[in-house]
Amino acid sequence: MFAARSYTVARPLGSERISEALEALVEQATRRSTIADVARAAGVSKAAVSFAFNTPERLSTDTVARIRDVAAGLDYRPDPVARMLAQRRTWTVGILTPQALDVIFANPYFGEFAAGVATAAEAAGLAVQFISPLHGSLARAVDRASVDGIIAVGLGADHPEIGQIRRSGIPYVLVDSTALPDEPAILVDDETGARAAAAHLVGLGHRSFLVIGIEPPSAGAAAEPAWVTSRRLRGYRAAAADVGIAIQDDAVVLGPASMEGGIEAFHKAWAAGQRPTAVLAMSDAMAIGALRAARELGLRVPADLSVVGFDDLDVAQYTDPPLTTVHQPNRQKGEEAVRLVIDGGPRRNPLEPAQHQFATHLVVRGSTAVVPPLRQEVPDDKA
Amino acid sequence: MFAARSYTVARPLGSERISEALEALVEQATRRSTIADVARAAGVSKAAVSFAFNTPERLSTDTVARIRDVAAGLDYRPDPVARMLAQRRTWTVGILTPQALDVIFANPYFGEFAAGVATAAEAAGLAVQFISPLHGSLARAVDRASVDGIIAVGLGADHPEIGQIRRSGIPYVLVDSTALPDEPAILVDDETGARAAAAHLVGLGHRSFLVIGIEPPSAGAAAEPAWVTSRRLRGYRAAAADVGIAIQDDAVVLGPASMEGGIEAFHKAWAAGQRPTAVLAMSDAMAIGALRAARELGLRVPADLSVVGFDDLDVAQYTDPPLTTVHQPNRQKGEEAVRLVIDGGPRRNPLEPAQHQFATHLVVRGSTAVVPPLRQEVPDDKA
DNA sequence: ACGTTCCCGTAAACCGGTTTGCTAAACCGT
DNA sequence: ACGGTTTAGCAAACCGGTTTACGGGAACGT
Repeated sequence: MFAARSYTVARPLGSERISEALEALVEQATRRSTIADVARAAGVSKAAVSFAFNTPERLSTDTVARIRDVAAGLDYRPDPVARMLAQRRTWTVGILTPQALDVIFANPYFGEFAAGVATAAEAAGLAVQFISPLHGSLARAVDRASVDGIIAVGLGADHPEIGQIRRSGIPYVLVDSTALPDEPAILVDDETGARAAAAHLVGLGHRSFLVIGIEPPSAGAAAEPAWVTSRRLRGYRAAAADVGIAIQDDAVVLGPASMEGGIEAFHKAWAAGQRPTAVLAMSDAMAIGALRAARELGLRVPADLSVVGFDDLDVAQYTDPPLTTVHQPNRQKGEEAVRLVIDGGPRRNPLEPAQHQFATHLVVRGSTAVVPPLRQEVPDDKA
Repeated sequence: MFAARSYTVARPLGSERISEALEALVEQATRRSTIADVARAAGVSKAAVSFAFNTPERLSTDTVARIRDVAAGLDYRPDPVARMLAQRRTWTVGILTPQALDVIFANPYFGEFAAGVATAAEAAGLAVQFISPLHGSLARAVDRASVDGIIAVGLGADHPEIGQIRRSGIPYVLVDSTALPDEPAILVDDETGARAAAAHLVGLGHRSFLVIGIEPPSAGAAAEPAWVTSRRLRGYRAAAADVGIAIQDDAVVLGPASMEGGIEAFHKAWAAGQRPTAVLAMSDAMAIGALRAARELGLRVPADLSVVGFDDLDVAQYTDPPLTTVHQPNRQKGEEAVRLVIDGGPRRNPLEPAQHQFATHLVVRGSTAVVPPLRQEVPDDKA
């Protein structure tokens, strides 16, 4: 697959014997210099070279200077892999996701989260690596990954990989998914945020809702009460129940958390006869999709239809109309995850809870308004 | 910083001497098993264990089975770092960017590109690692990175790190930035795309343009003819020149390639007295920002103002109005970059060009229309 | 002059795998 | 029964660093 790291630039012609010799020469000329080369050239031991870079105070200042000079001359650069092996530390934190990387990168929510991780990681001098299913197997990917800590996002408690990670002894933190109650985790108060969103709509007179939820990565988890869709749905239903409304199961439609997912979900619900006055979307991406689908059906937002999202992505300010949504601190979650995983080794202070829950709050923008007068009671077909 | 990978779960109380002994025990119980452990337990050599996993045909089938059983029982998992060192291969490809990771992840263009990289990398069994300035130094980050290949995106030819990468002997490919003409690179035909965009507007009767360009990472590179902004600007100007129009320098405003950048750029230009009938934005993100800024100023798009973007991001379909933009194959660029870097070692076929240029084309959507009648000649102030 | 301490630097073990000879036994044909 | 070829597995070198234990000499105190 990959060619060897050091190689000859030009293929010498001539007899094999000669060419071998030439290659050896070129090889030597082009080979990355090692610590042994530097030691030899500087007339010191390998240890001294190592000290010169890592613990200069253990050596006399002029020896350090000499070694560094020689090293610079040889363009020496310690092999990061060898260093990792020797110190048993990779200086890398991994972001683990059950979805493939291409769907991950297409998701702005994830981008903002990763931005938070990157900020904190950079501050701590850590590199960031993504761990996602390799040839369909997340377990294999975890085995391959050389990281000091794992940030697992959206990994349902049903995933067996959680056990694998636990056993591996690598510090980890779960994001957006509870598992054991004392397990390190980053959460947000989904239920309260969802409730606020629905209560806002109820206050505007809405009584007929469509919920657009996030489908779980593994088919089985949809019914799981800890799954994010279940948590948010509970919040929506609680607010609706306050005015004696029940959100029926056929008013809940699931799809992938993307704009396309939102479009399809809304069209599907519409085709099934749903005529809501308000949409409760569990992600901003899906809400944007719903906005688009509604427009395609000739509905004006917010005059004919109100839409509330979830996440408060950067783009939520730039949609037309600007999106009313539930704010959650996407970047902060990423930063805090790094912090949690960094001292996730021998738990510094066992009294301090390893879980961190962030608050959510509603941000009212332009995509919600009072229920259209004609639609106050009877649903009618207007497109 | 990071705690050692294997650690005792509970801190034993009592005298230090006793606690030490206990820790040693727990340590041993919890330590990840190594190839030596497996070899001992199975009564074979380390080599045999290695063969059992990597070259099973070198061993008898029942020995392989026995070793694998023992390994499974011990929950053995070869240390990826040790394996990397021994094979001198990391099975990782790095995406290098001169900007910090947090700005990178916030940029949807980059997300789509990374998605392409991820797709091809996953197919090849490669992990993806991001390389971005560490404590302000890109050179340091490159040194730290353990990758088999580097995909450098948006790295201007002026960056000294290119030289560093070249010297390191690691295969690499440059994206969106030419350097030496025979150097592996992924490019798009910026000039033709930009020209098509401007020609489209010219055809609609527009004569008064505002160009919103991408500011370079390092201040000095703005004037560089190879910088993406320069390339696209040439295209714009060529189309304008066809009808005898010159785009003056004060009609070109630069900013970061983000929505905020687009908003600021448009407002700045407006405040400076620019009253264009059409905006040529060099990125969709900036175009979306311009859309927003225009709306804030009371301009209707496309009735009062036409806007053309560049990139054809997924979101371009979902803006209001849907964005007319220059399409470039963002994901494909990522996939091709991986392919180029994978056989970037001893160049397989020196005749085959290492550079790959993709075509671009205009996608007309809803954000462009014929020039408003009142504005055909004289610019007037309408907000 | 004689320990004692401190300062520099070295040798060697180690991290956990892979890979290269090499050997001993099994197999083979005659 | 015997040389020649496979086959199965081992020992040891190696990848390129870090880290520990130790030794020699200079400085120091008395």
